[in-house]
Amino acid sequence: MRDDEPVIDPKLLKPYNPKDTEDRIYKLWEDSGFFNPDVCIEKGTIKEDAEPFTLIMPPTNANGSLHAGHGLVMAIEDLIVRYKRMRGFKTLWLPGLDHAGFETQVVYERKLEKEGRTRFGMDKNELYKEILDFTLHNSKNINGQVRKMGSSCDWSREKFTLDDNVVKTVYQTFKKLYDDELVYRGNRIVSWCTKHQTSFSDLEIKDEERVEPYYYLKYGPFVISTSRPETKFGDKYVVMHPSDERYKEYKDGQKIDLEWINGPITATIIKDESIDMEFGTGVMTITPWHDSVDFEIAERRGLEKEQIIDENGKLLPIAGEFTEMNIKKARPLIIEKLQSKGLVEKIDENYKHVVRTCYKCGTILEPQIKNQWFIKMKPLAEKALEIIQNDKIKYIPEHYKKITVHWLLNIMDWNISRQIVWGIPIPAKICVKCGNGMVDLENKISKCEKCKGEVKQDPDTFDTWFSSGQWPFATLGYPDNKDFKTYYPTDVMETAGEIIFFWVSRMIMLGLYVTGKIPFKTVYLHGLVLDAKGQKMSKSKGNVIDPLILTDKYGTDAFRIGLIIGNTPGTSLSLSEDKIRAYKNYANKLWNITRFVLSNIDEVEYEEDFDNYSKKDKELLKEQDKLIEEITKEMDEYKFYIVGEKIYQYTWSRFADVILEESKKIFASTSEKEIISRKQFLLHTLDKILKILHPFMPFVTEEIWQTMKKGSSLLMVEKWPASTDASQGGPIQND
RNA sequence: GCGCGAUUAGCUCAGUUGGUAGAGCAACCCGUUUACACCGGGAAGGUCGGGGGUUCGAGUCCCUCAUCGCGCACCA
Repeated sequence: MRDDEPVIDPKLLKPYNPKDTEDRIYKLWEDSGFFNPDVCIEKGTIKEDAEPFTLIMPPTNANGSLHAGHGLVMAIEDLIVRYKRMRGFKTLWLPGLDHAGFETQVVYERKLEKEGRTRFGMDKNELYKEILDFTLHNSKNINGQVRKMGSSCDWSREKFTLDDNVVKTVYQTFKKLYDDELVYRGNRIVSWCTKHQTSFSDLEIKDEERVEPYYYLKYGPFVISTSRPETKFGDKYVVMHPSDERYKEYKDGQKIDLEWINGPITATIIKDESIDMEFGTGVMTITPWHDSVDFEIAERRGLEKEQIIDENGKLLPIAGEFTEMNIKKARPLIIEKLQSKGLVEKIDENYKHVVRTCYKCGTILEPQIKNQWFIKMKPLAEKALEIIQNDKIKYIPEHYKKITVHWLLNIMDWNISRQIVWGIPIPAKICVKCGNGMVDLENKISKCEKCKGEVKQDPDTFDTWFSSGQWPFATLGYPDNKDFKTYYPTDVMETAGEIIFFWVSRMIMLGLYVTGKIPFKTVYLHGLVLDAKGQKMSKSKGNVIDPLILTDKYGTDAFRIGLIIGNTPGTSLSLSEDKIRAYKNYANKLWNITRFVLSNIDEVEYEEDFDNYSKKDKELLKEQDKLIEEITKEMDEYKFYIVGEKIYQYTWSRFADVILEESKKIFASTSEKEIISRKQFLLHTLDKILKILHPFMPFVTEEIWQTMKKGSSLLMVEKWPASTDASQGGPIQND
């Protein structure tokens, strides 16, 4: 070895090995404390008066392990956060866990089922404790996997939806809604899952198209049609349009006697304008307890409502001989009986219609009248609409704005009561006598405020989205916490487009309602991660890609940038192993570029002297500055897929294939000026590439940085490159 | 029924305000020249879903149709 031969770290002589690197680098970051903006200020990497940048992580459901969708969240959000941190913002990325009420309970019930147990009949407290243990155990696992992805979130601020202070905020919001008469307890039609024994909001429903027989039945002088004869036992109102000429001989309120399923009944004629004369015979009977349209008519007209089907999907005594029978079993038998009585006009065997099913188990949801808590959404939605229509919140991609507006304009009241154990208990008392509900945060109410009757604790829990809908301000300690004052409103809400209504829109409404401010300025929505064939991943199809297998095989960096490049917001992404492999090669390419640059340079630290650059290198620098300028602009516009491609192109096709090759010739020449200039340029460029690439591929870039700088600084808190002739290093120059 | 997307090279997708079609992967040919074979060089590959319109000029704007995907509302 000659004296002037540079000493290359022997590590660089072998291909880049993520396995030897990632855990060590993550520990280096975590130990540095720089994930916490307070530490950044303390150690001087960020100015105290720097502009804050806040991103609240969608709280991970603590009921399983990391899937490809989480991988995408981490890749995108960590990219955003690392970029902002390097731009000099006081950057907070707050991680969290969601107890995920019903979702988790379903997962846990499956586990119980496998063990031959069931939640029904279990002691409530016992069940709660078991699910809590399960959740806490999973959360450790999940957090380990979030770390594996390289996430630079502030663990010291981690929140759980069941933390005392979060629950306190949720309770106060509930009370405020109650005091403002925006939450009410009332008997309303809800969608009831007979398997899970709980009601849902209008969102937890999956519509399924089915072909089923459709029955035309003789109801006295009328013919009515139905796909659900088993609900018809109690039908004693027959409704038609007041101006329907066919039925003008009948008067509103008129009683008629007729033979029905279980014998003679007296029916009442109702004339109502909500009836569509064009549909069928223009006559229908109503079942207010099990149909929302019928319920609405009955409410409006003050008609009686009678329950026909119980909570288990079995017929009640009104069904006579069919009592206790499961509706599925009862239907053909009822039709048989009707046929024998000559009451079936005809049957259409190929009737196509949509049934509402439980989005988890596919069980047909039974509309039932239930006394539950509902939030009046119209007033909340109106405020949100005003904000959204005035573009106070930026949607990426834009068309989600339209989708949100459309939903808000047609919003329904939100049922927030769930009949499950796993969740935040509703702090309310229910009157045993009159059913009145009273919010009671201090547990002081002992008699009904309306009828002085006895009260009991509401046994229900909140819809999990009611608590997560308050996540941005609940996590930051609304209203008095310093973090709330510094970091709210947050900057970006990055999450799956799928939960635009469930979560994003409700956060906007509740955020505006509680804090009076928008909860975030930008909504960035990503699509689904599909398999290589473009199929949705599902356990039953067996095409689920485990992100940890891919990171293990190709490295986290390769996985991350593979999720970014070729992925535009809002559209789904096909994930193929070929693609990830290609970026593994890219990480190695960068590694070898470093080896070439360092092995040709005698001094690792050069004073940058652009004036003495050769003419050629000045041109190259100009080209590079232009690229940096473009890239920075695109980063600010959240066009990461473009930046990823550009930096990939530049490093590989431009820097490696052309500039490095050309450098070999220059280094063999005799012009000292050109040699020095080129060496400076190579080092300058490597520095810029590492910085730009860091948010995309944090591990390999940091590892190279550590090798070059011999551990004297951390790339994650270096400044984002500005072009050499323009200052654009961020909102605040921190030097 | 209403709404929102998508349709560009074999595959996955870019294509900013209309100005000669791009990338990655795969496939093909050549090449072991000490940064890298987890590589290099080269060539090939598209009437931008169909039709119509606006324009000097359309992948891009307008209309229409088709196919696929996704929401919302559903009707007794």
